[in-house]
Amino acid sequence: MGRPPCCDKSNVKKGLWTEEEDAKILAYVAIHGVGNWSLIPKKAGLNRCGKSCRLRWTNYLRPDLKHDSFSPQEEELIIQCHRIIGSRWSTIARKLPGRTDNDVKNHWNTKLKKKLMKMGIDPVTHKPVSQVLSEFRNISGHGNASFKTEPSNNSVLTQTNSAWEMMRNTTMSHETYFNNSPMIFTNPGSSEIQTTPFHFSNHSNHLLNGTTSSCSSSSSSASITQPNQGTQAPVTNFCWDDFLLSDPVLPQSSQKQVVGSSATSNLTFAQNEHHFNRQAECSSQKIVSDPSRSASSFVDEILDKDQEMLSQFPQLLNDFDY
DNA sequence: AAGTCACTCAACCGCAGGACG
DNA sequence: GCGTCCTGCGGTTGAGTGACT
Repeated sequence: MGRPPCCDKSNVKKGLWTEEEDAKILAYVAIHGVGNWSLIPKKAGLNRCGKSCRLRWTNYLRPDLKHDSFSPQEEELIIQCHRIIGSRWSTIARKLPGRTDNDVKNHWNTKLKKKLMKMGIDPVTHKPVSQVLSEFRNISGHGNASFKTEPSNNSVLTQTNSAWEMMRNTTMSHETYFNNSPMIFTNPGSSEIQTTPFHFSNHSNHLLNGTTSSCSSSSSSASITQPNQGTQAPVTNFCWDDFLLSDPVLPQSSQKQVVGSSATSNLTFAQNEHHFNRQAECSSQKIVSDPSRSASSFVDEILDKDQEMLSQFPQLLNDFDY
């Protein structure tokens, strides 16, 4: 006994929508409003599945939708949100006026994921790929240098999925946390979107390590519940800096710099991308040009590169010109 | 010019959950 | 409590298109 199909699929049209079909939906909704999509195709004179009509409306025809490309601010916000709640696209889309879950999902899959990977950041965990590999080795008991993995980003992602999912399932309700967070602000009468600052910090590190952010030096008041403290997480005045403060990935000196510099806290995704690209270029040149390197393994190369980046991070932060 | 490849994005699919009788 | 219907969601697919050879 399965669920009966929502409509007779053999008799409904599929594929791209025509202008006439769009016009029919628009005309119907303008008069009757939305509701009971299973009846709308018949009433609007469309040979389409109700589900398809709803999708067309919500993803394309809705008058409040934006059809232009994503702004850097929107991209930053998507990355921030994804780091906290993962692929809950509808929740993320609600933070972006005029964007649908489908838009956000597509943009993530086609652009943002690649950008992060290009910068050496695992788009699943939002950690440096080298750290993900290192943690995986610890988790899987392959703590020695003889551990080998395929030199592919996909393999890294696959290997870290289980840890990531476990982490998400055993910690606070990210969505509750997320939905209480004032992350996006739109100026009245302006289409300009403001977002909270973006950092390459790792919220997930708190969760993986089971440590709580100790933000006594910070004026913000976000509270993160430890996994062993239950799942209640009343959160107010969310601030991304709180994640950065105790980020074990960053050198402490870098973190202090960030705390002490409001300018640094305005680091944007685009700026980060630029610097990560520069770092990657410099690192790769060094690796290639250094004949003393034995290139023992792909993993070692990445770990070395990451160490290089970390050691240079304070300088990196100072490089930003605001 | 033609063929191939990579990318984008609209649309589809199946599942889950809520509402309701 | 159970079954049905509807809606929402996330993953996936494939047509269209541009870049490249």
